[in-house]
Amino acid sequence: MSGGLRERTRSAVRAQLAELALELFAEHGFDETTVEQVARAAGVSTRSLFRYFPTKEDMVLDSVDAMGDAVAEELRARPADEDPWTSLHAVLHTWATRIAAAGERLTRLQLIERTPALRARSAQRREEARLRVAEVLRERTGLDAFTADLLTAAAGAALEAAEREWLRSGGTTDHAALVDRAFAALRPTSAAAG
Amino acid sequence: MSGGLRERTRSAVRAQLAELALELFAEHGFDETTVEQVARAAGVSTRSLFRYFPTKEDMVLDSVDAMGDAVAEELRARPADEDPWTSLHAVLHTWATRIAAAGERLTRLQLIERTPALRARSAQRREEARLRVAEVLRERTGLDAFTADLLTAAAGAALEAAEREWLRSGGTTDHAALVDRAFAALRPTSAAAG
DNA sequence: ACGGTCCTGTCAGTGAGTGACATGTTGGAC
DNA sequence: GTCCAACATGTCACTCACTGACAGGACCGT
Repeated sequence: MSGGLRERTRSAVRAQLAELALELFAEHGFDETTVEQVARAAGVSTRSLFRYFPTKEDMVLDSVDAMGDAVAEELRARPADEDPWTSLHAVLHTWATRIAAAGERLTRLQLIERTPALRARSAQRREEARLRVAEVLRERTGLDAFTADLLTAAAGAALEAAEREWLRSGGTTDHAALVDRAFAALRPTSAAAG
Repeated sequence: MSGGLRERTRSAVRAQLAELALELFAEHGFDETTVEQVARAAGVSTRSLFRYFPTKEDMVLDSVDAMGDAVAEELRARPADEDPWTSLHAVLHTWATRIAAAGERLTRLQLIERTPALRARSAQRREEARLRVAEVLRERTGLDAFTADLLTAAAGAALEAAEREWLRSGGTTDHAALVDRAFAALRPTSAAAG
């Protein structure tokens, strides 16, 4: 898939480091675990750890912003004449379905939820992702900046509300169904086209 | 209004420190200005500065989360039979009107916008405020947790989209009118009551 | 005038993150 | 298989945000 061997090794190592870090953080708490402890446990220097992750938070949040690009790509592939809200709903619905399958996600989301620093960084990443999505939406539909911004922000709110409800249930409810409910409730009126 | 002399002095000093910090940050950039530089400029030790503000970011964001409690209070005062979206709209509309008057707000918002660390912290504060508002909404209307959460998140998205558009215009447009447009576009359908 | 409280500065320390340099390791062209 | 340039890693020294402990001084209320 992606080019050289070195690059593949690198991302494999990165994934292992992230997994180890997540375990330690989940067990002892994010703030209570120092980067040095993670480094020792992984058998590398802290300096090396910081060559894989720009910040301590990113050891947990790597996967979160992969979403951004994926969503933007899939949005680009939606039929050109579909209304924006339906497009956003469709893309986030399939995304919710897909990630509900990944088991470790619950641990990660719970850790993020109870750690202010992680919540802050996570929100920041999502905001950046949202801007990229808004840009795609604008290209695809010719909406003005305000409306594209508003719709993506509302879609983000719907997704996050669904996610929080899912967390409240301990991961037992149907994530995608919650996304559907949220999107149905917020569907913009025709005023949005103005 | 608030009790002792000491307390009043303290908050006056705090306000002055915040103002000075904002000036320095606006001129030289947030990340490029060290806490020690702010302290020197103010003629205090860094230790004292940190006794007034828990973090460097809070020197800028103090005012932001005063909003949370204000909004919660005003929401509590809305007529009991009003529909939730209208209540949220009304409260945030008046709030937008009020703050548009405060001049320094533009500088502050621009600084926040171009500084990732401030955006992150700001989002975190708003999220905490939103949770308090959602709780009030739930008490007042008997909505389930999911719906209250969704509505406040959507209201937050509307407010923020309006704010960003206002910033894009350099503060020249009517902030409250933008809030109106955003709230009108997102007004939930009756499905939200389910 | 005075006693206790509050404010402040100083000092020492932790922990995240960065730049520079030197030493290995190795993928891949030949 | 050889060899080199690119890459990964470790070490060292540093900056900066932030914190706890302690001590001296200012000042409100009596």
